[in-house]
Amino acid sequence: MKIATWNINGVKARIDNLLHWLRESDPDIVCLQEIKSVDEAFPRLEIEALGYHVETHGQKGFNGVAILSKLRFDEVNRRLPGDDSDEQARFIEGVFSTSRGALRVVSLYLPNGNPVGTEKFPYKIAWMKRFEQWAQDRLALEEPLILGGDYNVIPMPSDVRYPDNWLDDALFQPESRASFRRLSNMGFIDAYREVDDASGAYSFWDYQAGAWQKNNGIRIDFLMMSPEASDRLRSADIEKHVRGWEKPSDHVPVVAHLDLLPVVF
DNA sequence: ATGGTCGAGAGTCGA
Repeated sequence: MKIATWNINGVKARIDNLLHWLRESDPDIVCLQEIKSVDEAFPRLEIEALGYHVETHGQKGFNGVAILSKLRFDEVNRRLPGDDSDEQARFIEGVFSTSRGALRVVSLYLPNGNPVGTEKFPYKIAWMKRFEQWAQDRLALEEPLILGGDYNVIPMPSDVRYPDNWLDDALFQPESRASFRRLSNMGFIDAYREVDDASGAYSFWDYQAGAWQKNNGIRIDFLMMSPEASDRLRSADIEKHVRGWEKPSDHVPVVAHLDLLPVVF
């Protein structure tokens, strides 16, 4: 089974790109972030025509997440628990049936948090704390669980080309990094780092100032796997070539192969 | 030093 996460930066602007990538890469399950669309406007018909089920959690203008899956959804949950006043669409969970039982997959879009010193940064840190609590609870189920998303965190200096440029950025603050580290320490494995030392591997290059051409990148998109999922991890890749396509997203897909077979009804 | 590029969607806001 192949699973992917990709911040597509606007599903309507990226639909041709997305369809081309789905045909080329042929993932079974895809976590999308920054769909920037309400659910009713999501271009589901074209995606369904390629054999995917589609579940979305969108909002007007920005944010928004989705899961595409060749497997039928047994269950879908929207919104990260822990704050009913949080209206931002950043979290969707799907449950699927596989040869090894249930597989849970989350598509998450963690708050950016910039600029530090505004209310945006404490919102990011509070969201991360909620996410840690939720992840800890889910871990107790001892099921294969994959948390795919744009974490908006640079975990280590080896995940950024020019660390000194990010010292004042929310993505590289000690508090952001510490929360990500706690997620790792509770048992979630970064699939890409598990199969590659990941040093100098990036998943995002800014549109501005020729960042792509200069390989001025950061690695902030992750497939984090519970022990029961990482036990089945066969390979992981960053599909970097997609950044060189016409009209690209500023992020590229991160993918992994698991020794799990879908149960098709 | 400043702004540099995008997407969404109708004026800026978010990244």
